[in-house]
Amino acid sequence: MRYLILLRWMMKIYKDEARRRYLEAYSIAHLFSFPVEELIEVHEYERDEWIIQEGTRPDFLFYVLEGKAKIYVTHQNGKVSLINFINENDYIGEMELLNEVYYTKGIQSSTKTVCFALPFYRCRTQLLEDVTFLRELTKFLSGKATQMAAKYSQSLAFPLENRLADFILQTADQEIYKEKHVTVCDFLGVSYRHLLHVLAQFCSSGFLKKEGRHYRIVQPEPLYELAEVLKNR
Amino acid sequence: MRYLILLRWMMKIYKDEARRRYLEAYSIAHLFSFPVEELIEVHEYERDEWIIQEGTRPDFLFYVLEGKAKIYVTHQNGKVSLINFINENDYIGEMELLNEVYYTKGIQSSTKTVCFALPFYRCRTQLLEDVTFLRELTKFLSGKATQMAAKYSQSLAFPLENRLADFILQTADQEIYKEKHVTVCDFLGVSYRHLLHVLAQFCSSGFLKKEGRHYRIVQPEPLYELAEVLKNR
DNA sequence: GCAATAATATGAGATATCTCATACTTTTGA
DNA sequence: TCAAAAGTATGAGATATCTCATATTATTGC
Repeated sequence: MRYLILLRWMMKIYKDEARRRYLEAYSIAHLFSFPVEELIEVHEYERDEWIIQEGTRPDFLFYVLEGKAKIYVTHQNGKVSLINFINENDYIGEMELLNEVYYTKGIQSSTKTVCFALPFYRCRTQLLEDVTFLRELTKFLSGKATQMAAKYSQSLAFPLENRLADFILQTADQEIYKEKHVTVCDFLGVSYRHLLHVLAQFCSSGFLKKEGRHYRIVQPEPLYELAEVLKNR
Repeated sequence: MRYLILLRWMMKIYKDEARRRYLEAYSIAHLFSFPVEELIEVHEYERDEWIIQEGTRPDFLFYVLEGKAKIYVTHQNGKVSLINFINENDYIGEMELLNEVYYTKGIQSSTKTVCFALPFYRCRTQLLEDVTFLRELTKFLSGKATQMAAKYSQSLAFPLENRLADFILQTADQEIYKEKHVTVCDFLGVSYRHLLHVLAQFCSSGFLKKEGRHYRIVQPEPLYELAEVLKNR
């Protein structure tokens, strides 16, 4: 069981040239049919900083330019679930834009993260009337809903062995798998103990080889087979 | 493990007066900013009929007027997951409208079901440019994504005991719980054997009383407590 | 109305996963 | 630089859940 610790406020807002540089480098004009540039703030969050605190409504719609983040929810029994990862070109805060009543999940950056931030109070109405924006957001949300439905049904239908094989193949850098165990536990929803147990199994089956704190993928084929059964068709 | 059986084609399309009657009774003009009435077909599906067959792209966007349905997906290991229930005022086929590539889930009516059906080939482009429609759909999808995320994280964080208590309270008719066990297994993602085991526990704890094929809720309070821990804050 | 099918029911043994205790190592903050 | 915190590691026992076998009862199609 893990507890989420709140860090102090370190977010930076880029001004002037720094801001201008980002607006030029990442034009998102094509995502809107009205001029948003003047409303945009550019925010930078450090690694492990909370972009949104769980249970606290954000004041901005974010669009991630650089970096990665994680969506967390804390359950009443103290268990923490890592619901999903957020990557470049993802939205943050869209749920709160759309829904008056919504339990806000915590969002924590896992690398330095730079986002465009659109203040709700200045453009909520306009956003909700903007075809281009809504069409983009609709696609984004349909992807999320599909992804969550897949994760849900897979988590119930398959043991960790299969889901972990898939996760290893998806996150490995070349032949090296080196995700933090504690993060993976929260994401796959299993105990630390059990995760290590299945990793040890993979090693003794010769699929992986432990090298210090990393794992080398020695035999990808059996891992692919284990992961393959998750896919539909 | 259950297998989905395909039934023969029994769908009815309402014409003339029958059609007109539905168009009048259920105006959905407010969901679109262009005139859709002339494009609308009114479809009726019998109980247990497949509205969409798994793996087969539909030709319509549906909007459910009367009835209920279930979304199923079949995994490679033969397990079947009941991903969600569909109710009145829900959309069907919106994933296929938005995404060129998408694995279509099976949708089966669980009661007689009447829907409006908008043929993709006649209005896809218009729909994707319609603010009113997109805003509605965005809210619908954000709700779905949130709901699936909640189900996912709950399924990993809590044993059946808690999730079943919640399900019983949500589906009970007055004090009587009478869902089909086989459906509930698919929905909560547990084996038939285990479901009966936990139900028997509830009975021996005096929360439920078995009456023939139904269960009477004798003590709602402890069930509420079990269900309560699923909720955030 | 009957045969086939689906749903309910229960036992027994297997296994996937969790909890707790404890120890060691690495990273981090002041 | 050093103490605290976070991450890694492993054992042992508990429990949540699954599989399989088998029997009974209800529903359905023809």
